[in-house]
Amino acid sequence: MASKPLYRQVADTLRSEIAEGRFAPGAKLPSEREMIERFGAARGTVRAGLNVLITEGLISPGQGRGYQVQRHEVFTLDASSHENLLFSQREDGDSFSSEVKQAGRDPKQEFRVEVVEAPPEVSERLGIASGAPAVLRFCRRFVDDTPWSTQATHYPQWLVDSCPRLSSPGDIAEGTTRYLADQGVVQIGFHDEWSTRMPTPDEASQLQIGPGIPVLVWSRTGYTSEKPVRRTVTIFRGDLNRVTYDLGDLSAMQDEEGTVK
Amino acid sequence: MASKPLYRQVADTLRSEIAEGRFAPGAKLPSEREMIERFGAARGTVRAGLNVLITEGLISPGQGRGYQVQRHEVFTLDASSHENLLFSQREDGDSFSSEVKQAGRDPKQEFRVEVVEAPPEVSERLGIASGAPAVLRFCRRFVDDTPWSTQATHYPQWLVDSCPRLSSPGDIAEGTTRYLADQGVVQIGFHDEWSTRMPTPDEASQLQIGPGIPVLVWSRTGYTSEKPVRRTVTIFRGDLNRVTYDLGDLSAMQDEEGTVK
DNA sequence: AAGTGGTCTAGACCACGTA
DNA sequence: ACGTGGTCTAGACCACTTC
Repeated sequence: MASKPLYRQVADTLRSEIAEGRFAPGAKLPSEREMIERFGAARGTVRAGLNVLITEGLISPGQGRGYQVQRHEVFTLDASSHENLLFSQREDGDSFSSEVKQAGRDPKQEFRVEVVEAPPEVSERLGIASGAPAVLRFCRRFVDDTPWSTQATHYPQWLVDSCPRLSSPGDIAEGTTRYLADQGVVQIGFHDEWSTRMPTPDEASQLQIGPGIPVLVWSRTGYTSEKPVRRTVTIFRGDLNRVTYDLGDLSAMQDEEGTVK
Repeated sequence: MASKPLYRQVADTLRSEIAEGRFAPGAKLPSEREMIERFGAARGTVRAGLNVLITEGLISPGQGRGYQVQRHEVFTLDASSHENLLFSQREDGDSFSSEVKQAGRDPKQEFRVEVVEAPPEVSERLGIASGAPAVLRFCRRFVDDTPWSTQATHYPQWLVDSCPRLSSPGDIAEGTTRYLADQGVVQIGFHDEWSTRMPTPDEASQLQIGPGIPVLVWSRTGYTSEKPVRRTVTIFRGDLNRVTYDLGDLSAMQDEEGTVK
């Protein structure tokens, strides 16, 4: 009989107890010392089992606090209408703030602006020389004081020359997309790329996420009718975010309550 | 001085050596016993450091084989044109096979068909009663014999009545979307949802992924002009896949070589 | 002060892959 | 057969949180 390793039995037992609701989201698990008794295993073995659940994103440890079952309150972003000037929706400031406020939550943002040499991946997308100057607007976003996402947008230098507020430190109240449009730079097309991976140590500390939580990476290139004007890379906490796109004719789509319109 | 824990120093040292290319993708790392000498640490400590890199998706261990630097050959899926009948592109069979072949790789698929009670999440999307019968077409996909994604599509019973091949076991050669269209069920709108998370143990074994690799979850609801007709949930290996959407007018977009069209 | 997880050691034996 | 990682033990001391 190929019996499972002890540490896996520990993980499997706890995982199913969590799934059954024996330990609710936010609840505390028994301490390691208690589990040592319960499973008759050494501390290292119990910790190996707990580690499996940590890397699955199911629990999070806290020194002196014990292990807690992770809670997930997912925020949904509609990427197909996000920032879309074509539909001339009324927005209160930038897209992030207005969408978060509309969900009844509290948005916060930290800004930083630098002039940098465009990294290769950016310069290629923006059609400028590698190492050419670009303005980087970086921003870290919070929802209800929880770190939510980071966003880094590169603008080519030629654009900054005609839209100088891009290089001013601090927020652009009406939103950069709106500001650019007011300057005659209207974005009418987007190319989006999505991928997922585990965070780098730097991202993990910026977003305050521990092991077991992946990030969603969103790269959007914005185009006017003539050329690309910006490259935005947004990194989301994977456990708190979901994205939607609507394609084609959705007149037959149900509303949120599941009833047909 | 808050000096970092030893196991973190091990992880950080190896991570930067990998980033510098000192260990190329696919290359073997020194053995644990060698690292014990190099770092002057106990085996458990070295293993803790290696574990960090495993959960970051950077290396993968193999009993008897040693540790290898992960290789990533990313496949890009264009979700905004995927399955889109409106543009009447010519497809050789189903969308997956044709796209993989077009990339010069070798697609394989395993099929399974069942009649099930629709789970709540599906019945809500399809506008049918919870627990109502539905046909589940499940499929596991491979690229060059590497497990790539799993896909589960639910069709409501009323649709199967008029399109009986949906419940036949095995592949539908021309692709189910095409088959449905030929039967007069033309999908003209999609609602897509994307999220990421760590795989369940079941998903991890289906996709042959170890710790440190997240999955991308894609849920697509397909609509005719009248109502929803299917709900497809696709689960991708996060390390091998990337998704793109094109929105609006992209006539100004560069081609792949970075030159303007 | 007491209890929690965090780090670390020094062993042991097993299971797998390669040669 | 040998070297690799996989599992497991039984301790020790530290750092943090809670009371």
